[in-house]
Amino acid sequence: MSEGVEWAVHSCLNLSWLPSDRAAPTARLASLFDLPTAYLNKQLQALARAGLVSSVSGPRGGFRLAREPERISLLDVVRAIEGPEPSFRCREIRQQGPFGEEPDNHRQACTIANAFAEAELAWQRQLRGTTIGDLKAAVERKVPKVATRTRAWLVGEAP
Amino acid sequence: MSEGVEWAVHSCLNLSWLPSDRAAPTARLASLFDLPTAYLNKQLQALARAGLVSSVSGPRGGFRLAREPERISLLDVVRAIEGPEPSFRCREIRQQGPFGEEPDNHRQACTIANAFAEAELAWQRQLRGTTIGDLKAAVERKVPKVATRTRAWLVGEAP
DNA sequence: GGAATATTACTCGGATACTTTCTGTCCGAGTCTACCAGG
DNA sequence: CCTGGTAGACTCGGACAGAAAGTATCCGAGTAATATTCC
Repeated sequence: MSEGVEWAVHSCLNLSWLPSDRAAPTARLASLFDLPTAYLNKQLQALARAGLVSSVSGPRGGFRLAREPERISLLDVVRAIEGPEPSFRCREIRQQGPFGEEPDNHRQACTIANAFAEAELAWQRQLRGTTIGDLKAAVERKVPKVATRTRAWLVGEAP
Repeated sequence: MSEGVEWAVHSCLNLSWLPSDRAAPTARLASLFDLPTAYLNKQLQALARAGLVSSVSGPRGGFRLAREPERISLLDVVRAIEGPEPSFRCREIRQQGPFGEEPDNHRQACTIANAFAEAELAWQRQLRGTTIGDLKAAVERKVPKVATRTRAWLVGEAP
């Protein structure tokens, strides 16, 4: 899985601490973890295309969450960055070669593909069940200052 | 996930139909699905390094399963090809930036990494629970001729 | 003083290089088979 | 006919290119705030 996913999840989490009437520019979000600004911007664009965040141009512009943190799952973020393709894609190689034309192969679903699809579903189920809101609550429990600290940094009250 | 995984699983399945006193050369296995021989050989080498198949050189050589199909899980095959790294790797970016030095970040485990690790475990559990033996039984039920047909092709009785 | 306007600075967005991984190919080292010669 | 040796061919194994995806960067279009000018 690409590194952009990690950045995207962290950024969504940071945006969840932003006052709802403000937007945070990419540079601010990037500075929180010393990430390359332009490349993080690319990931945020992907989130915007997927409708998870909304973007606003110009001064005082930037990104904000497009809906409540409780309604953004980790699966949403992963698919926004990585695309909708499953990790295992069946190329139907069984339809090639000397026995490829046999009708059995077309009627029945590929057993191997089924097994991997099942695993993929288990993985998706887990990611769908965890939201940015869940992470927000968990992190605030572990590190209480993080909410105010991050908000202050993003709105520009800290240097 | 790389395409080699699909080839490797199919090849393990084909090898499970091979008489236990024989070995199948890469060229035979590749011809079953019109795969590039040399590249499939590369994947089989990876399986050999992982101890899933054993290789024998020279005439009448090739590959055979190193243990019973029931004791080779899909997770074994995936890890042999893709390596042991999890799909999501936490780079600990939270330890960088203005708040990176805060001791909170080091004591507590990364919440985001935890969530992805949980999903990865669900995925692994599913793959560990499915073996080449399971696939063999399922395919034989769907397409009874496949066992004798594949065996005949691999031992070279068919052209 | 207030309002309309022009300027300026800031932000996103897509187009453009560079790096790593994946895909595909080639040739050499080792080994087993089969043939051949000699007893 | 049997035994030993030799040549041959077959197979794996790792080293070597090409293609695709991921990573990183830059500059232009658009926008909102600000400063300026005029009434």
